[in-house]
Order: sequence, then structure tokens, then C-alpha cells
Amino acid sequence: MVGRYTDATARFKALAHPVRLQILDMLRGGEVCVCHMEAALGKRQAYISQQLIVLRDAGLVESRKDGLSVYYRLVDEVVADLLETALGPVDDSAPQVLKTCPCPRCAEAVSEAASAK
Amino acid sequence: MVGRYTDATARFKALAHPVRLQILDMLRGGEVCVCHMEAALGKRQAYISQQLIVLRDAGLVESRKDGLSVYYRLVDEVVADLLETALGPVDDSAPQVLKTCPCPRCAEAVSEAASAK
DNA sequence: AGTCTATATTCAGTTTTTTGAATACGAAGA
DNA sequence: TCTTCGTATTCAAAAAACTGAATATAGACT
Repeated sequence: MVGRYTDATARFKALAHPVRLQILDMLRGGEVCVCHMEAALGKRQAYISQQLIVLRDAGLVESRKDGLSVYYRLVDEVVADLLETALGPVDDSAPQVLKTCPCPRCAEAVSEAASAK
Repeated sequence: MVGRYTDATARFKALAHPVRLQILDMLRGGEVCVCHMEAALGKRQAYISQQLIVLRDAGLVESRKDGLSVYYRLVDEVVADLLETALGPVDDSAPQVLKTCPCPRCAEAVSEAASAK
């Protein structure tokens, strides 16, 4: 009963940061690799990694390793609900594939688009 | 489009504090005066007032003056929704009337209970 | 093994937040 | 008007978070 507020506090604290919110917003559309975030946000990789650690320590995101890339995703529906309430509905107008992202997923999509020309 | 995350950040920042969360949780049951919070939380009045200012500046609560007392309430449903998601359903097991609260509302209720003996 | 690539961690300087003490303000009653 | 009561504000010291630079790690490829 005593940790009820401190748990929620830790969660909100992690949410209270514009870059971290932006990352979480990206994750609403599904899992995303770090290089993707780097390309999309225009921030240094080390910086993004730092914020991801904060998010993971707060129990908001989980990660999965696939080859060289690490993919992050939201932990559960509670997180998604908080984002929905705070940010509104998911905006999927942002591109899912980025030319400057080196991960296999993006590289493949980009080369396919090029050969389809 | 640019202030989208900074707005939400400010809101989360105000939420990211155990005492402020506890105050907001109280307000889920309806408006509450400052002296009530003082009695319920066991914190000094000045401290509570500080936290209320933070909550008001973040646009989470509003206040109403009635005689000597000031009553606070949640601003809108968005705030209530965030609390619902983060804290779970409203817990109305806590006493609405406190013997150590000097506001008219509580004083009256306490004296009634005494005379009903 | 050596190298490259994607990601993670450490560290220190700077800025921001937190907290408590002291004090100010405004309304109501004597 | 003087006092009391409930609430608000100011201030400074302590604690915490932010940010950027440098560096470490782990896996894949040659």
C-alpha cells in the first residue's frame, strides 16, 4: 500500500521527458530498432541509448536482440493507454522506413523501392 | 506539432511526485480543501501549498474559495483518466471526514456524529 | 584473430527540482 | 482595528536529473 504512489511516480518520471515521449510514441506503431530512432530523431546514438535505459529501468519498454540490431517495444497496454490519454490517438503518418537507417528491415525496403523504379 | 511532446512532458512532470499523486488521488473522490490534505497526508501546510501550485501551473487542478477554505478539484477527465490508468480504480475506503481537519465541512460532520451518540 | 557495426555504459559539469524554514497575504470575527 | 486562521509565496541549501564526451561491449563478417 505504501509503494503505490512511488511506483507510479517512477513511471511518470520516465515519461516526463520530450525525447523519451517521442521514442515511446514511435513504439506505439510497433517495435523499432535503435538505429531507426537515431535516424528519426536526429540525436546521437549514445544519447538515445541513455534514454532507452531510463525507459527500461522504469519498466516501460522491453528489448529484443536480432542480429546486430536491438528492437524495442512497449511493455504492456497500460503504457499504451497512458500515451493514448496524454498524446491522443496514434499518428501513423510518419514513415516506417527510413533511408538513413542501416538496419536490415529498412535497407531491404529501400533497395526494393529502388529496383522497382 | 512541435509542442506536442513538451505539453505532455510538463503534465507528466507534475504527476511524477509521490505527494502530488496522493493529492490528486484524493481529488478523484471530489473536491477537497487544503486543511483536509494537511490532516490526511500529515505534511506541513506550506509544503502542501507548494505542491498545489505545481499542480495548478501544470493545469491539472483548479481551486475555488469558500470562506476561509480553498477547495481543489481535478481540471478534467483527461487527468482522471491518467490517474485511473496509473493508479487503478478509485479507492473510496479512505474517510471523507477527518477529526483533525478544521474546515466547516469536517467540523460539522464530526459534531453531528458526537451528538448522535 | 582482427575489424567493423550497432548498441551500451561511465563520467563529470551544468542545470533543474526538491525540500524546509521563514514569512506574507487576505478574509472573518472580536 | 486588532487578532486569528487558512492559505500562499519567497528563499536558499541539498538532491536529483540532464547532457555531452569518451569509452566499452558484443556479435557478425573477413
